[in-house]
Amino acid sequence: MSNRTNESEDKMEANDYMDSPSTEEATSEGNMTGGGLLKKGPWTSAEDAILVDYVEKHGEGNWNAVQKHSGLFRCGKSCRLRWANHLRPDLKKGSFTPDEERRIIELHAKMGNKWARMAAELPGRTDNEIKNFWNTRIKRRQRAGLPIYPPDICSQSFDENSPSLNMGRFSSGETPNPEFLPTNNLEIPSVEFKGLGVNQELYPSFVNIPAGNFLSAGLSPSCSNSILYSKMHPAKRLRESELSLPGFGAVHPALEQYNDDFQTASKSFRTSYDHDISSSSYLPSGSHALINGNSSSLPISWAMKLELPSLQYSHSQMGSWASPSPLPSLESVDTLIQTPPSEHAESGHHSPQNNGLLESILYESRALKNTKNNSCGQTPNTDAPANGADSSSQLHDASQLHDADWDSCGDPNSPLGHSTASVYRECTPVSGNSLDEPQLMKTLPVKQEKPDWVSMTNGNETDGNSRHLNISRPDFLLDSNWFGLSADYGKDYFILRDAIGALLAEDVA
DNA sequence: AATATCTCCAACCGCAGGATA
DNA sequence: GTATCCTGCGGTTGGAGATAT
Repeated sequence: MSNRTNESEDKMEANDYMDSPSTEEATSEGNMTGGGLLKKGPWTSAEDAILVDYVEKHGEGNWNAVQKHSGLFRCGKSCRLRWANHLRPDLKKGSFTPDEERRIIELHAKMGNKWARMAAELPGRTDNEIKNFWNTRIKRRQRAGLPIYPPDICSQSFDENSPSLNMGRFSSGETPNPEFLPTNNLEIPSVEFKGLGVNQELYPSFVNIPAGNFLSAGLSPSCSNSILYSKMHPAKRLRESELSLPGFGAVHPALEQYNDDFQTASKSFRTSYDHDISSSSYLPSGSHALINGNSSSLPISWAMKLELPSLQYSHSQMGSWASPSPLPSLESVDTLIQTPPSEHAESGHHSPQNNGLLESILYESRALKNTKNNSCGQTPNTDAPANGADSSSQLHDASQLHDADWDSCGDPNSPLGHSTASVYRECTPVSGNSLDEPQLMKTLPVKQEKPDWVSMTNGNETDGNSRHLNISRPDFLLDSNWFGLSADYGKDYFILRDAIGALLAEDVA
């Protein structure tokens, strides 16, 4: 397809063994599998010719038979891929036209990472092409600090879907629609935590904390670059995206548990996220980023994959999981959040390494505190950056304040002492249904979701536990030294702070 | 010119779902 | 009902070329 391919094939041509595939040749190349039966790696033109010939004679499909009948030493999968991506006669060659590019963006805004479906909408283009284009584009825009979707695409997608589908409206300069959540039209400049320093220097675990919660707070997908989700199994994540999209309901309870007070908020982060990631049944299938049922696989040091919400989350959907979106959407942003390697596993401490949320911070700050105090030399994160200690000290008090909470809930050293259910029960005023119960998905939205967003929107929720986030006061983040200002990441902090300030202003207005 | 880094993309991998035995 | 095979999908990787230092 590309020149590169041809070049590659030309190179391969010299070693082409297709007419007389010798085991010696194959194994020497190291690209044979199954004991030298199947070839891997770049296709040669001879192989292409064989495959084309085979398909012309036998038609597409039955790819596993290709090897048997054509003499190709390729697995059926490889044949299908080669045919679909390079040999199909109806394939367009060359780079995408501007129209195609725009179409891809539009489609992605609607569909998320549904490359095959997008390819179906773009004759002559393959899912692989589109995927590569998109990934490249994402990276480019991330670097440039640009929103992933242009404003017009956002609004178009928005309009196409539903008046209430507002999550995609992150365009700049757009007049906020008062119908929407006051937080949904906010554009936040792309902030890469990679450069922010928070995750690397202030606190490794930070990156995981506000991720879903920021999203759930209605920050636009354009701030996706700064919003970090846990990495779930890609296949499951995407497959689940095809299911209903109740929105960010899973994290709403988290927000509801916030208070202006950072310390309370920190606890809420902990408890809610514990629940979110550990209770896969609870997670709405649409909250791709959080539905990694395999939350236990979450390391504390991540190369995190960022999942964006679709443009289709509606206010109503957020308020009620009973309203799945017909067009699930998400996108993956290859935001790699490089964090210092965690030594939790080696530390011997119990650590909340699996949730990576604020509890991790608090736990680790506690550990750091203890390290300082006891000089035992064993810390949960022994190779944390120097200023990590400083930053953790910012959280120090919070962790102290919640020692009792942790102690009362199980393992005094680790928030993992909480079971999902216990955490949830402890921190949410939900009665009756256990999160461990399978029917949670059905029952929880009724009991949980409405108050979450309603309360956040109205900002007048006065739960007895005072753990609700008043979304009208997103400034709680600003006042909490959340980002641990330093010269290194001050700029990004202010960007984000301004954005949150704008959010607040909108809400107030 | 040499080296390092980045970009692009073809191909691979694992998984899930459907079909069939 | 279960096992197996086939196919398709989406994420990831590795290498070649391009660009920067």
